[in-house]
Order: sequence, then C-alpha cells, then structure tokens
Amino acid sequence: MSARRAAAVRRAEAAAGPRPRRGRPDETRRRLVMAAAREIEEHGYFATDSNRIARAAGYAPGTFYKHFADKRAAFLAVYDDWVTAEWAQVAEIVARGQPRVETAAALADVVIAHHRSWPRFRASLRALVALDDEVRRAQRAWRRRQLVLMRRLGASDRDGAALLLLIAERLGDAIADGELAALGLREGTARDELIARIAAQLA
Amino acid sequence: MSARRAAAVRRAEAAAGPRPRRGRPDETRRRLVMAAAREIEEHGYFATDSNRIARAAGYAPGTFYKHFADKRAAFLAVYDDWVTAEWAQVAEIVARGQPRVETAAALADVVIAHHRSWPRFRASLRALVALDDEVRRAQRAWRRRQLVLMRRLGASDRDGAALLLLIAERLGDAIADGELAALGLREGTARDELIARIAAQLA
Amino acid sequence: MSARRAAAVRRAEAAAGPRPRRGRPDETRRRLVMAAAREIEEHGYFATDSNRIARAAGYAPGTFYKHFADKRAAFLAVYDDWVTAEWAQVAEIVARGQPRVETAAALADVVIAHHRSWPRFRASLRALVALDDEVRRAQRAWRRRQLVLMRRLGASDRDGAALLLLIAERLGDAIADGELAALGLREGTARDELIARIAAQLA
Amino acid sequence: MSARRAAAVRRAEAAAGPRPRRGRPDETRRRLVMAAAREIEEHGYFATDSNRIARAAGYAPGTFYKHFADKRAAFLAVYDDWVTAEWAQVAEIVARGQPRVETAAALADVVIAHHRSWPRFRASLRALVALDDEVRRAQRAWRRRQLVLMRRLGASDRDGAALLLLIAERLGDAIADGELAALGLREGTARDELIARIAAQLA
DNA sequence: GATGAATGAGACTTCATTCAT
DNA sequence: GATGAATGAAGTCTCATTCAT
Repeated sequence: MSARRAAAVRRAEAAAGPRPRRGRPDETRRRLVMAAAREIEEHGYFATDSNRIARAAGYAPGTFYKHFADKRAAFLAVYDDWVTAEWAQVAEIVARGQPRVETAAALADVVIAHHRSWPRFRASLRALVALDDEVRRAQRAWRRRQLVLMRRLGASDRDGAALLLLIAERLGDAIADGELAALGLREGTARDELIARIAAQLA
Repeated sequence: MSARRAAAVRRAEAAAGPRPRRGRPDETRRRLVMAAAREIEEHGYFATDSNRIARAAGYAPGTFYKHFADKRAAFLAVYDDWVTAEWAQVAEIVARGQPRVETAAALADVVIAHHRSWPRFRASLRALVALDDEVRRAQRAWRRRQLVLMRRLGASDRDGAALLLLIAERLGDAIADGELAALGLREGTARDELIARIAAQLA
Repeated sequence: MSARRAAAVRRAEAAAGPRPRRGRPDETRRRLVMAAAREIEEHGYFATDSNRIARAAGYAPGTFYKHFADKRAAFLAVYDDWVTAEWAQVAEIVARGQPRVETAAALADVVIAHHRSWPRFRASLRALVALDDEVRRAQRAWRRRQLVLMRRLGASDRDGAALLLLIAERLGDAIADGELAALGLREGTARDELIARIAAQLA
Repeated sequence: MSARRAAAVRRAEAAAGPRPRRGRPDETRRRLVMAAAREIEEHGYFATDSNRIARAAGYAPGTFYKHFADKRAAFLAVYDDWVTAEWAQVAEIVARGQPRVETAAALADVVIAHHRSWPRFRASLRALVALDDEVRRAQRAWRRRQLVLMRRLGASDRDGAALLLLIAERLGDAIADGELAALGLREGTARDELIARIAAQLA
C-alpha cells in the first residue's frame, strides 16, 4: 500500500519516456501470442517467462495477465495458432483436387515442414502434455477436432484416421527432433510410410 | 508444523526399516534408485524432489548427493533399470523358442504391460527428453543399444528394426496414457499392429 | 478468454442499465458509492478492486478515479453513508418520544440490525482502521461527531456516552461476526447489556 | 533449471563469507518467531515480508519456509507466543494469592501493559481476523482455551467470564491504540471498569 | 558413510493508478 | 465527462544443492 504509493511517487518524478502505443486489445493479444511463440521456439517454454514474453511483445508484465490467465494459457493460445495454421495448409492442399498420391505427398511434406519449423515448441508441447493435465486435455480436444476435419476432408475409416493422426504427429516430431537420424534411419523411409498412410485415407 | 510432524513420522518409519546406518554403498544406491522409481511413478519427476526421494529410501538429503551428481542422474539410473528389466523379459521370451506369432504376441504384451505399469515414469521420461539434452542423449544411446540387441535376437533388417523400436515405444506410451481410448481407438487394433511388426522382424 | 467474455457481458449488462453516458456528476458518484458498498459487502475491501467497482456501477476504471482520489476515498464515502444511515434511524426513533426503555430497546435493535446487515463492510472497516492512518483518523472524527449527536439527543454524561459509543460498536460487530456465538454466549445477554446502557444515557 | 545451475556456478565463484551458524531447528524457529514479532510490531504484518523476517533473524528466505508453511503461519506462531506470555503472567499473579481487589488490579494492569507493548501486532491481528478465515479460527480457538483457563483460575460463571474476555481484549486494544484518549476518556475509567469485572469473576 | 539445516536466485502474479483518446 | 488499455513495482514461495558436523 505505502509501497504502491511510493512507487507512484517515483513514477511521477521520473515522468519519462513516451507511453507505448495502445491499440485494440485483439492487436495486443495477437502480438503477445506471436511473441510467446517466438520465445518458446527460441528458448523453450520453461526457459522463458511471462515477463520476457510481454517485453518481447513491447508491453509491461501486467499486460500479459490482462490477456492470459497464466503462462499456460498463453502457451495454449500458441498451440491453437499452430494447429490452425497447419490445418489451413492441409485444407488448401486438399482443395487443389490433385491426384491422390500427389496430394498425399504434399500433405506429408506440409506436416513434416510444419513440425520442423517449430521443434522447440513441439518439444515444449510434449513436455507439457506429460506434465500438465490442462494441456493434455487441450491436446486431446484438438485431436478430436482434427479427426472431424479428416472425416470432412474424406477420410474413409475412423480407426485408420485416428491412427494416421497419431502417426503423423509422432513422425513429424521424430523427424523434427532428429530421432530418425540418430537411429540411422533415412527420413525418406518415414516420409514414404506417411504418404502411404495418407493416401490410404484419401481413397 | 504439520509438515514438520509428517517429516518426523517419515523419519520414524524409515528408522524402523532394515536400514543399516553404514551399509555397503551399493545397497544404499540400490535403495535410492528404487525409492526414486517409486516416487517418480507416484508423483512424477518434477513433483518429487531429491529430499523426498532420500527420505523415502530412509536417508538424509545429503546422502542422495553422495550417490548421484544431481537429480537427473538418479532419473537416468531409474531409466537404466527400466530398460534393463524390459529387455530381460524380452530375452527370456525369445529364449523360449516358441512359434513366431506366439512369440510376437508375448513380446507385444510384455512391452505394453511394462509401459502400462509405469505411466508416470514414462511421461516424465518424455518430458525430460524434450527438456534436457543429457536425457535426450541417454535415450538415444539406449535406443542404439536396443537396436544391437534386436539384431542379436534375430531382427532381419536394420531399418525395420529401428522403425519397430520407435513404434513399440510410441504405442506402449499411447496405450499406457490412454491416448488411444481418448480417440476412440480400441487397444486391440494397436496391439495387432504391434504383433504384426514384431512378427515381421522375427522372420 | 473467459475473463474477456465475462467483461463483455458485464459491459453489455451495464449498457442495458439506465446509465446516461454524460450524467450529472453527482449521479455518477452516487452510483459508484453504492456499487462500492455492494462490492465491499460481498467480497471485502481487499478482495474487490477499483476496476470492479467501476464496472459494477456501469463505468470504466478511469471514471472511478475522476470521482475518488483513490480506492480508500471510495471506502470512506461508503463509511460516511453507513454512519449517516444509522444515525438517521437513531434520530427517527428518538423523535418518536416513546418511554425510555422502549426507546432504548428500539435503538439497540437498530444498531444490531445495521451491523448485522453489513458484516463484511464492518470487517473491512476494522481491518482498515488497523492498517491505515487515514481511515483511523476518519473513524475518530466520526466518533467525535457521534458523541455530539448523542449529547443533542439527550445523553447525560460525556464519559458514559463515549463508553456507550465504543461498546455499542463493539457489541454490534461481535454479534454480526458471530463472536458471541463462538464463545457460547447468547445474543440476548449482550442485547440486554446494550439496552441497559442506552437507557442509562437516556435518563 | 539452467538458471539454478548458473546460480550454483556464481555461488562457487564467490566462495565468500562464513556460513551462518547452524543450530537446532528449534533454535532457528524461535529466532524466526522473535524476528517476526519484532518486524510485525515495527512495521505491521502487511508492511513486512517473509524475506525481511528471515534476514532479520539472520537466515536466507528459504529457511523461513522450512519452518512455516506461509507468512500467515509465522504470524500465528507469534500470536501463540503472545497469548502464552500473557497468560503466564496472569497465572503467576493469581498464584500469589493476594486479596481479590489487589489481584484484580494487578491482572488489569498486566493485560493493559501487554496490549500497550504490542499495539502494531494487535492492530495486525485485528486486521487479519477481519481478513483471513484461518486467523479468525485461530483467535476463536484461543478464546475458548482462555475461557477454560479462566474457569480453572476460579471464574464463577461462564457467561460472565466470556464477556470479561471480550471486554478485556477490547479495552486493552482501545487503550493501546489511543481510542479512549481520542474520545476524551481518561484511561482510569476504563481500567476501573476492567478491575471491577475481573474482581467479580474472582469471587 | 551419513546427516540435515541452510541456501538464494528468480519465476509468477496482482492491482491501484494513469493518460491518450 | 467518460473511456479502457496499459503500467510496473514488489511480495510469495520453491527446491536442487551444499557443507559443517
């Protein structure tokens, strides 16, 4: 209380730099999510903190908590964006209406590329899924939604689609993380397997 | 206060146990690793702490650091035990010399059961692999050793064995964690896939 | 996210209310004080915040600070209203000119009821008096004014009136807070004591 | 994690001052409670913090939390000491076996002096009782125990004892806080009232 | 070999208040 | 007169690790 007052006094005395731009809350939130994505990808979830994310987005610590209940909520927002971006690309490729195998190959490459671009974010996601019930719940919810999308895009059988989903995720992560290389497996092998499974679902 | 009391109780319980004050170092270490395994499986790696593990084994915090350079080292010791136990069972089943499909089914069941008994340990492992370079290195080293074991036990082609290794691990975790159930997949499907892949390698 | 939604809802609700965008300042202030009273009674002074009070009154945070120098000033305004309302009732009862004991009983009941209706506000007041010099000063000023009122209403001796003032306040709070019940004291005992002391002053 | 390691490195580099004395935990706890009492009396509960209390006792912040679950727990320990000290004096005076009025006067003076020595602690207690359910519960528990003590020391009727308890507390605080003086009441008046009530219970 | 009291850096989060619009 | 996005200082608490005994 008196500390707060003292702070206010000091602030008044400083009367310094220009207040940062204020904009529409959606803009601010978008900037925060983008900054969080960058920070997480650069340092990993546990090696950044909410203050750093806020500063990286050009805001003070408190602003972060105006937009997210906690650090995890910001992570989940990044996760939402990540999945949404991936599926936008997927939908776009399917919409092209190319021959099945070409489509399957394009889809596999999109998935692999998307994982490869965000290895540390993906690693953070795996860690959080293992550590945090809320994040695990969010992942499962996303997977269920993805399954629905797959049906809409023409996936033939439910079980096959579900299996494909898990495998695509796992292979994407394994490639992005260099797990295959570490076992002496060529990436092409995994890619071929993935293409075959996707093609089977496009039937 | 109640925390202090709880500590006193734990101490008393520990003191009651058959712990020699000056036991052979190997005994002490073994007890610590076992306690670490129990604690990690019960609470998860990040939700226990080295003091708790030491107390659970009947020792003081300092003793923990006499036997492990750090908390991670204790985890890696548990990991070693975990893999070793699994492969002891694998070797034993292969040694029975049963028909290929029976052997494959027995192996699949062992793998699944072993993962299912240690879901929180496995989740901790996944988190640490994503978070900690040292643990990632240890996992890769184990996988390479496992590959060698698979060749010795008769795995036909290197690439197939490597893929099987990753898939078995992944499916084991997915089943243990309820990921399949969450997607509406029956566990039998995954088990069948696993058996087929193992059988192919036993050829 | 849900916080933002809730905010939107609150804004919508507020907008629905009969709040003129450019009302007379007195109206605005009155609404703010009433909202503050409600918020403090519902959550306690330290568990609300000035933003919430403003929103509850149908205004934005900045408006709060147009009408009050700080959060405490709003509390003091609520305190003023509280005492004023109590003494309006007191004056009204005395004006009835009933027999001394009946008047004393009616006064005691008014005091008790008034405390019992605002237990969290009273608790907040006690906390602030203990914590904040300004609020303590305000309380003392009110007590001195109350003493003057008591003399006007016929209190016979200054010391007795002052003591009655403190005791009435204390008993009212103790009853409202369930302190008597917690000690196994019947409320009637306290009420009788209060009536006797009031009657003595009415002599 | 890496931050912790970095800290360890820095600490090793500094390799500085002599480690503070370590002693029996009871000693440490006693020092912490004493430091907490001093800090609370000097600055008030809300204007100190656990780190300051630890430092004032000669320890690092973490040590505080080895002995208390949180800041409130330390406050409650101070409260325990405070009541215990008061009642030790009370028991001692009663044990002298002096004439009733002399005993009553001595008791009143002890209570008043004890409150007057710890005005800021008492103010913090009142604030916390109003703010914190746990502290309110603790206060009620103490009052019930005090009632038992009063019966043992010869209090004649339960209701009278309970009322005396509340009044003694309230008058002690009012005197310590200068509330009487602020109303123009001489302290002697309150003291006499207190003595009379105590004497009545000693009958 | 074992003990266990003590360390201490720093992440997370809150909320009264401001000021550009 | 009213808005509301933004501020930012600072307190609480954790836990892997150490080292004097």
